[in-house]
Amino acid sequence: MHAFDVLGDPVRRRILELLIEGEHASGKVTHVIRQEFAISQPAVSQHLKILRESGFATVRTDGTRRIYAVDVTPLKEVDAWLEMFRQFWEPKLNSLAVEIASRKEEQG
Amino acid sequence: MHAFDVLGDPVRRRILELLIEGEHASGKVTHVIRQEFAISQPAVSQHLKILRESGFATVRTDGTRRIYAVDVTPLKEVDAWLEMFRQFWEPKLNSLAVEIASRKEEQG
DNA sequence: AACTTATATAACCACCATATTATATAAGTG
DNA sequence: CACTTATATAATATGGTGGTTATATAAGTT
Repeated sequence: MHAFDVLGDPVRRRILELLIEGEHASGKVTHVIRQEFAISQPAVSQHLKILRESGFATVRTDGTRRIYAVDVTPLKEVDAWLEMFRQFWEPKLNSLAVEIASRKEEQG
Repeated sequence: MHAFDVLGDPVRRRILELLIEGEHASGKVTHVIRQEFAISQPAVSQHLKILRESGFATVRTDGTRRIYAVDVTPLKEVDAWLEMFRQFWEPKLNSLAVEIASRKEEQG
């Protein structure tokens, strides 16, 4: 499933928003989503599965809990696609500013 | 239709890519898309309609032609949503670099 | 006016994404 | 071990997206 298709679903976008706050157990995510979207537990679980399988989220087990965390790798892809269009609204930094920025980066 | 749903379709993404090169008549777009995706003229026309109605493209009439151009407004929305996550991979410019960049901007 | 070209719309259909209910699994608890 | 809790999977139903063919519209051309 293409990254954009994954992001096409509002439930999945919301889950990702929850996960940027930090990792959360499936149950926690399910609780919030069920309140906001009124869907069943399996529905949320299926969305989590899609996020896992498409690389947007990682899981680790903690006892009976499954702890989810965001993985931004596919979001970077999306960002890269947008890059093509960004020229239309983003003022570009000039070379001096870029130079300074990169030196500061090197310094840590 | 939400911006992310619009971008969920590969044909529509490709159309947008064509339109960043500059405006194109419907026929031109249709020709390219039909080659790459093997779908009918009405199918392409329907995608163009979705792009119009969701604000991704604008049209003007030139005789019998409909000339399409990209409108990045909804893409900015998408970009804004991504902003939340960008912190995870993008090194931030420090304040000095930002200051210099903005002064250069003012200068033109 | 008849015909062609460019494009959109209408009507319809098929498939797939996402929901549901029911159930499985796996880890804690008394 | 029986029971509960946390979560995932299976099986199935359904609505909507995106395709098709047929047709309308509107502008050029002869």
